[in-house]
Amino acid sequence: MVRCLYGVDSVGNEQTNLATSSRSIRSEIRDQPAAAKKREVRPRSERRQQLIDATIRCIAEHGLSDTTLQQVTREAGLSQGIANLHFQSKENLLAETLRYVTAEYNRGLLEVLDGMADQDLSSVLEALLAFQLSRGVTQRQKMAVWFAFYGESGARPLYQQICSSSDRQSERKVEALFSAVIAEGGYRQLDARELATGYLALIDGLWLGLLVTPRELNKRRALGVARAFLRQAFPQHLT
Amino acid sequence: MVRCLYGVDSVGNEQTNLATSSRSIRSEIRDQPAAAKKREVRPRSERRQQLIDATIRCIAEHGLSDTTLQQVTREAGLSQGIANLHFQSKENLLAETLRYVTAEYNRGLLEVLDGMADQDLSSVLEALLAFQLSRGVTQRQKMAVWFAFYGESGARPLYQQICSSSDRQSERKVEALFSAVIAEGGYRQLDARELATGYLALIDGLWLGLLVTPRELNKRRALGVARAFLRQAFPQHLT
DNA sequence: AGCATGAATGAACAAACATTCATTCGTGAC
DNA sequence: GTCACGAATGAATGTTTGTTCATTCATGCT
Repeated sequence: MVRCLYGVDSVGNEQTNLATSSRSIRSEIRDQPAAAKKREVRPRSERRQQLIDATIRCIAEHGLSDTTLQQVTREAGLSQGIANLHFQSKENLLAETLRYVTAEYNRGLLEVLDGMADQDLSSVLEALLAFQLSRGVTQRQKMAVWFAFYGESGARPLYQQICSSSDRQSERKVEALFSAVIAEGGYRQLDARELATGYLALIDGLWLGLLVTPRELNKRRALGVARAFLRQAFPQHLT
Repeated sequence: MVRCLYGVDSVGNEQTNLATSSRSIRSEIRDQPAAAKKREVRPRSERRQQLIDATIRCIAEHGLSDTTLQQVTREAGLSQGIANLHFQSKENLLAETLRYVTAEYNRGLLEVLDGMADQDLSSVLEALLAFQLSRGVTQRQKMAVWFAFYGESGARPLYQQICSSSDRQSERKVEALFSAVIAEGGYRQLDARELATGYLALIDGLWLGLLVTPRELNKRRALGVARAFLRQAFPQHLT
């Protein structure tokens, strides 16, 4: 999958404008005529995004512990030193990648929850389910990155901090939604906070299952499980 | 638990029988007199376990990607080359560590579910909850290792395979239990398989929460959330 | 057109790494 | 007590890694 999104540089899998001596040999091997890579100047933000995207693909393919700057820069079709130029250190590039992935997710969640403030609550609940198990969120690439960092967060305070604040944010949003649903449905003996914690933990667990045991759990079944959870809690709001 | 059990070697945190020159300096720094390390011959299985335990501690402390053989062997109080002697490669040591952790968990789960075959189902459900959120299972060290490997499993077929078979095993056990509970309670419209998937995903998610956001989620609350899930499903069996 | 700026490059470097293996020495058999 | 076996050691090795920086050159301004 990694390669679906490749830009034009897909040919330039390896650096081509190097090693005066090997240049000729390499161009002979390739069927396409060498395609000497042009040096392009692009704005800082674009380069940073390009590197973050490459980092995501590398982590998904090789795992976090086997991701090297050489792989990342090659994947981005750029030169060795550029990661340090734009991110100072590998450590920082990884942290920014994690920040990007969590921010992207939270932005999506926010759009669903805030963008539907005027709709009826049943629809919002359905939209929440649909989003959290949507193609965009559950694609292997994203989940692999997500859990790679989660796994390391036990030892890295910075990762833990980034993940924590992301989690807190989404938990508050979902809790607010559940509170509204409880009020509307008159559900007794239901604690919005506890329910939100449980629901989000369930979603996390389902994502993990999709990543680790894709044979056992597919998206359709995961959606069924998550919906069953909400139906048990809010029977009037889900059919 | 692993390191509640620290052996005598806790003092020998660093190699002491090395570097002829630094020996004297080091013994001056230490309050205890150098404690020159004796070469000990121990059975293969014991050494392997010793190294696996050290690996667990290293992963928990430094993360999977920053765990080196030097750290592991030092933590074990042994010499450089011994990890390769007993495990051939680092890769293999890590895989065996993952195997050990999953096997230990599954053994515990089995003890709870099979060992209480004669008890009433309510007690078994309570025991299941108690086990999965027990001190032994939810200690940071274990969870850190668990999720470190989970995170990498997207890129490493071997890890994925080990985790998968562990998951499948526990899921079958829990599903069988839930089937019995459904039959006994006459709960209609409840699918044991779907419920088991949901319950185990919830537990996974709660573990992740305990690891990543310990400030937000503690064991007591996690237990409350998990019990609420089961109570919703099996109201007659949990009070 | 010519120039100044700084983004981009990639060869070079030192540190860190897993792995090897000649050597040491504890242990059980006789 | 002697010997032979092999577990344990740790210095050495070759590779891989992140990082640096002198150099190149695309770009916008005058």
